[in-house]
Amino acid sequence: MENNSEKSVLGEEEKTIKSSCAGEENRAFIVINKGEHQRHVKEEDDNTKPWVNKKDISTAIKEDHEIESTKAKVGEVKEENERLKLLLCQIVKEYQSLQTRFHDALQKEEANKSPASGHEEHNQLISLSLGRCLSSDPPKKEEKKVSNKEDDGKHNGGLELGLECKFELDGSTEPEKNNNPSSESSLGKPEEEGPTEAWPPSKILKTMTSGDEEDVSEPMQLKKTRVSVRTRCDTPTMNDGCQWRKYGQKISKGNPCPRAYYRCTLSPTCPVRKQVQRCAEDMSILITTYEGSHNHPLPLNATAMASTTSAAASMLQSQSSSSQPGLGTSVSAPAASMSSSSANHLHALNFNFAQNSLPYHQYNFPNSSISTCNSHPTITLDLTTAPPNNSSYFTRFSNAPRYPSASLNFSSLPPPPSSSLELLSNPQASWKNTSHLTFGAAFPNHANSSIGPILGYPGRQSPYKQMADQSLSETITAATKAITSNPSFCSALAAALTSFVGNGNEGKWGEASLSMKTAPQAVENEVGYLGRTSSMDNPRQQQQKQGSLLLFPVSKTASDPPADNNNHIK
DNA sequence: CGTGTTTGACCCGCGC
DNA sequence: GCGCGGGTCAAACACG
Repeated sequence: MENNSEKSVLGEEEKTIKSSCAGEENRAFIVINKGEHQRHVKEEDDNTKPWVNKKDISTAIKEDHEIESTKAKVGEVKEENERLKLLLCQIVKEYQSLQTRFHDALQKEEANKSPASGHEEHNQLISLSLGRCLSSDPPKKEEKKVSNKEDDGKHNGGLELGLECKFELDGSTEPEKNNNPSSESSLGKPEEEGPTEAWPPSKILKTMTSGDEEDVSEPMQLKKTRVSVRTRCDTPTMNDGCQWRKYGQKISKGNPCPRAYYRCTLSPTCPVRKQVQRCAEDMSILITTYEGSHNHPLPLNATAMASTTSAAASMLQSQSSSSQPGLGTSVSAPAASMSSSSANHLHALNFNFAQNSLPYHQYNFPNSSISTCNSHPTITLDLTTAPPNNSSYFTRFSNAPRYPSASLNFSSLPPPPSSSLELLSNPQASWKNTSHLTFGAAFPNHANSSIGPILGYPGRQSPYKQMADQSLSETITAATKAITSNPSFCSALAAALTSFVGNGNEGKWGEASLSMKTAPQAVENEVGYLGRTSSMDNPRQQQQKQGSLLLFPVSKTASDPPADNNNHIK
């Protein structure tokens, strides 16, 4: 009987373990105890009467021996249970380890394929930033591509998925661009990395005159990425250099402050929108959400924000493409705080993509975040608080084990004579010649500069300058190691590039000089944006170290260009 | 009069 | 199918 009972107990234990995952080992243990308890009860029932009636001591002793032996067996069963638990844990660990290795192998495979494709890969990245669709694949196809990116390999690289746009990085005279102003590279807006834009309302799209406008055949595609910027600003809107026309206002749920809807009026067909809303918790915080990509040249003072949002969005896009949405992908962007008066001055924005050697990267994003939970993947750049530690500008991503980690550093840097928008990427051993990659937005932001009034605030030294300077040295140091093959960076770079280069053929932005060594072969592309404004008075800025990427787009005038008379899309 | 803003109505997607 | 909420339209209005 005992043997049978034990067998049944063990069988039950085995069954339980088999049917359960880690964490349920205790269940088997409980079953064993239960079985033992029942067995003892049965034994008592069988032996109690004779033991009480005859009062046979020897029998009692015998029972004691049996109890002892039973206890010993119980102990053995317990030990066996423990062994099985350990075995189960080991199996689970091995499984997880194998799973991790599998994912790493896939990632490495992709990484190896990327450089192999060379320039082709570059084009893909660039095309991502464009967000234009020359070949209209059905939306479902695209989604499928994305989901199967790892399996499909480079040919259907995920980078190509959302973009559908062909853009030659070195093709400054690209026919499409020449023929189609609207095909100009998207400027700094989030959607570039996304699939064809679903942003323009169908009505607007229908009214678009040029046939080569954005492909409207894919309205069901993934919704555009949004870039939300939180700044402390006393004015109704944050002056980002663009010309906006308010077209609506709504009271949104959960926030007593109305949300204002603006449309870019620099171009009649510009699909860019922005939403402005005060933070419910802190009325001094202005939340500006950008959506869409500019299809026209941007004024100088608008490029910073545009490029920032573009890079951030590209980052987000690459993030989302490399990790499953909804996993809580987060990106942090420690930002230097901005006073209410300086909040409107985007002196400089740093994107620091720091490669992390750790297999798993955890990013601390106290100030910014990426949200993919809703239909609109949104990256939030918080420019309202100072970074907790200047030395920790390179933070880590969480849930981003596959790609080199990156951190977005959006800080207010007021380096005179011109601020710069820097895109700094990770150290990569093969990128030997590039010491510094800088996107100079050429902000003439000295006090009383001509840009100041445009921005709505007199330019003045940021109270965080010292802090920014300190971080700047670190940033530059990191930038020295900076260039990387990180797809995230490439996307961000592409986005920023297109924001500067895309409209160069218009001849409105003056000359430009882009010296770029983006590959181990030190490929150099020359595109020029050399300004005529005071911000470019310092020629030394154009003579940065070799390997620097300098883009100094300069508007004809230091002021915001007047809005086009045909602003109204109507 | 031209331009930009306001605001109610409308459309559309989404969740139940 | 219905209600809700976000987003947009467009007529009316304000302003220089």
